[in-house]
Amino acid sequence: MPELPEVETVRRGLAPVMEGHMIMRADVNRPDLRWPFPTDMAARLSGQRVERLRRRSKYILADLSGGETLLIHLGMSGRMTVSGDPLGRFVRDHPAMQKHDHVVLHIENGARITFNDPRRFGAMDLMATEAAPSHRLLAGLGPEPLGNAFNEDHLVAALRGRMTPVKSALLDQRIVAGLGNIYVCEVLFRAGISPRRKAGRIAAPRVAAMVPLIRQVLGEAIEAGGSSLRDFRQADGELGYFQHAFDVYGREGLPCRRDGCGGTIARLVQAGRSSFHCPRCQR
DNA sequence: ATGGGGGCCTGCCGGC
DNA sequence: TGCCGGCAGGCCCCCA
Repeated sequence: MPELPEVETVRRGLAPVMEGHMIMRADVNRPDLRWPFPTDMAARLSGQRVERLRRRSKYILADLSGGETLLIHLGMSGRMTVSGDPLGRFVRDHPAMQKHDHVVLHIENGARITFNDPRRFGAMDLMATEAAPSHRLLAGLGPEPLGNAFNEDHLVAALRGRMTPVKSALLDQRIVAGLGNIYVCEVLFRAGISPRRKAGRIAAPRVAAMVPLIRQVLGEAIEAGGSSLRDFRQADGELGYFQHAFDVYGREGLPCRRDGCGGTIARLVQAGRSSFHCPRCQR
């Protein structure tokens, strides 16, 4: 579910109620999500002040005052929602416990942060802050698409010689970290490149042209508060609205939006994932 | 090494 | 109304 824009949206929503504030208590309602929680997670979170809330790819990282970092991944269906903070920004009072509320953080300012994840593909872990870059889930990640290390030279080099379809290559988090199925579909549409095209067989200028388009799509999606299909909510419970701006995702059978194209959006399955595209103007 | 497919889970939606 | 198949934003792991 949540790709980079959704995770960044959640991070921005959580930051004002978490940064600089202490976690008084953590309720951990089950032993695991995708993997077992770290040993004594509730105790290791309790009494810690959140120094900084960061994002790396689709992961949220909370640096704690005691020298550990909490890693959070939302998987496909994870939500982190805030209730009852004293700033008055969040109108929702503390709701009754919902099904799949797996972890609840009680913040010293009165806010409550609830991690709800029906499918339990999400994850949480704790590590020494200085060891975070080498954590097994973070170590292999490619550059941040909105950062300086992600540029034309990098993408051209990363795709060179690759026989995998460009769709799969852009989903490969080692090449660029944070894109998921929706935004890859949207990027390829804007680039006019077929999702089937072999990554290493695209001329370098066309590969280079994807770099600003990737930044553009992600930037617009963050501005819109992410995309809400079924599960995603911002930290304050509000919906994102970038889904209304999709050119191809979920638009099978509908007309292509490119001026003068006249094509019809089609869906194909690659590596088990839907690739929405316009067969007419994506080559 | 690289690419493809299965599997992990629950929920929802459409068709019959 | 009810059941069933298909599908879902991620990503690890195994196999060829």
